[in-house]
Amino acid sequence: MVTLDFLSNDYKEKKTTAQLVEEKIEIDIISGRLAPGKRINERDLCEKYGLSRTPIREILRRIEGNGLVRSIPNRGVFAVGLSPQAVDDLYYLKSILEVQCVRWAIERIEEHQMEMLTETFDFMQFYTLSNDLGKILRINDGFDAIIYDAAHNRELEARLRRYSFLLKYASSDISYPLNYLPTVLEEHRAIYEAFVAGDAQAGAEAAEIHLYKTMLRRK
Amino acid sequence: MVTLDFLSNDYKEKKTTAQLVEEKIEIDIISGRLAPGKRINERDLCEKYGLSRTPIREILRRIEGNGLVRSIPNRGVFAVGLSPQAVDDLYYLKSILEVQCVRWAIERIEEHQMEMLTETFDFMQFYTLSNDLGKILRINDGFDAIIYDAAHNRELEARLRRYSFLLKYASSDISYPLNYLPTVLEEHRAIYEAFVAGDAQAGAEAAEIHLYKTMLRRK
DNA sequence: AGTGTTAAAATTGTATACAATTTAAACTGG
DNA sequence: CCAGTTTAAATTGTATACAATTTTAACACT
Repeated sequence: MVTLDFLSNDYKEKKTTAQLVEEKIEIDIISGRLAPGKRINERDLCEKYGLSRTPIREILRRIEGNGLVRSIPNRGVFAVGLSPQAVDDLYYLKSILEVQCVRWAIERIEEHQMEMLTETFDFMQFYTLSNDLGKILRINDGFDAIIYDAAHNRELEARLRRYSFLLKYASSDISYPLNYLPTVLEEHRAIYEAFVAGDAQAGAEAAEIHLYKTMLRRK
Repeated sequence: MVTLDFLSNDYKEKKTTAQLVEEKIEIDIISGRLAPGKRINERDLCEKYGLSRTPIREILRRIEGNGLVRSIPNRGVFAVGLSPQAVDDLYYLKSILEVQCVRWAIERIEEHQMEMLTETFDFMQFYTLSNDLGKILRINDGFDAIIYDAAHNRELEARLRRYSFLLKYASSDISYPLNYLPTVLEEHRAIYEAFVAGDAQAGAEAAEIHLYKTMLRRK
């Protein structure tokens, strides 16, 4: 038995207030509440979050490093935002990376990671019947997280996490409506069985199919 | 005739002092002069670059967003740096992305971009005979830049640019010693001809071969 | 009324001051 | 001499003040 802490209902990463504000601003940008191309006023953010300009500016710099705002010297920072085209770009890029990720993960997965994957897939099967959507989404994320980790490429993992975050708030529609759950489970099963068989090529193909079908459901 | 401004000898992007300092600090981290895991003292950086803590901290936040430092609240920022493993990770990831990039670029390249590519490849042939290494490296970068652009995926382009930058300063050895130049030219020719033929699959394979051979030369 | 110029207001960039926290040093008792 | 505690120094986090620049508004002139 391994620990799968992401399964617990009150699982939350601990964050500082600065990180919290950062995430809020990012989500405002991604979701379009801060319109793309619009100048972001520092004073407004200060008032909104009860901080002075210094920490707000530092947060904006970090967001700039993450690419969601662009700063022009002496003129301010501007929301970059995600156009429909940019969202598609992200989606296709993430797909490419995930296929490669599965390939590498099957080649490199460690024993304890394989145990976690098995256990997670068992949970997935069980909860698919339960219709507890929140839990299922969390399990699916956990399934992905294990695969991201098992690929043993920290940068790849970082990108996939980032793109998951961006797409989560960029696309308004739910990825997995309840009636699709059994289908999604079967797609995951194909991936999981490739892990069991140690067949990287089969895994990559199964991942490609899963992502393609997810894209169709997304539209 | 199209403008290929990256060919000129004094081609430099205009940067503010803050961006310049940022790049210097990043290069210090990548090249290992700021040891991975070591705490970075703000005051030292202030003295070194003649700035007060406020702009230095903003620069560090942007670098944090870019992933080269990690910040722990109340304890400081720590250089993340690139271990040999991390460099390999980046290299493999970049290769995957470049292959995909070539594939998309061949499918989506626009007429004026194709003109630029042709012109750049002609220059490449010409200067390979000249042994002007500086110019050749710039032309090769330009060749890549056109392909990055032609793929029409801004995030993909951003990642490839970033990884090129990181690997440029992370690997101590020169990628293209003079005696390899004719070989490299032929590898580029295969890619270029796939563009001419509009054969995405052939382009992807040619890119894969090129990257594989580059890797061998790198070791 | 429209255009170009000048002055005022607003906004960003930087430096400094102080509070909060951590790290290093000094000290005490065994 | 060493472990644990207390105190001092150093470092980070935040707020504020002022300089530099840009944006907006007012104004004069044709």
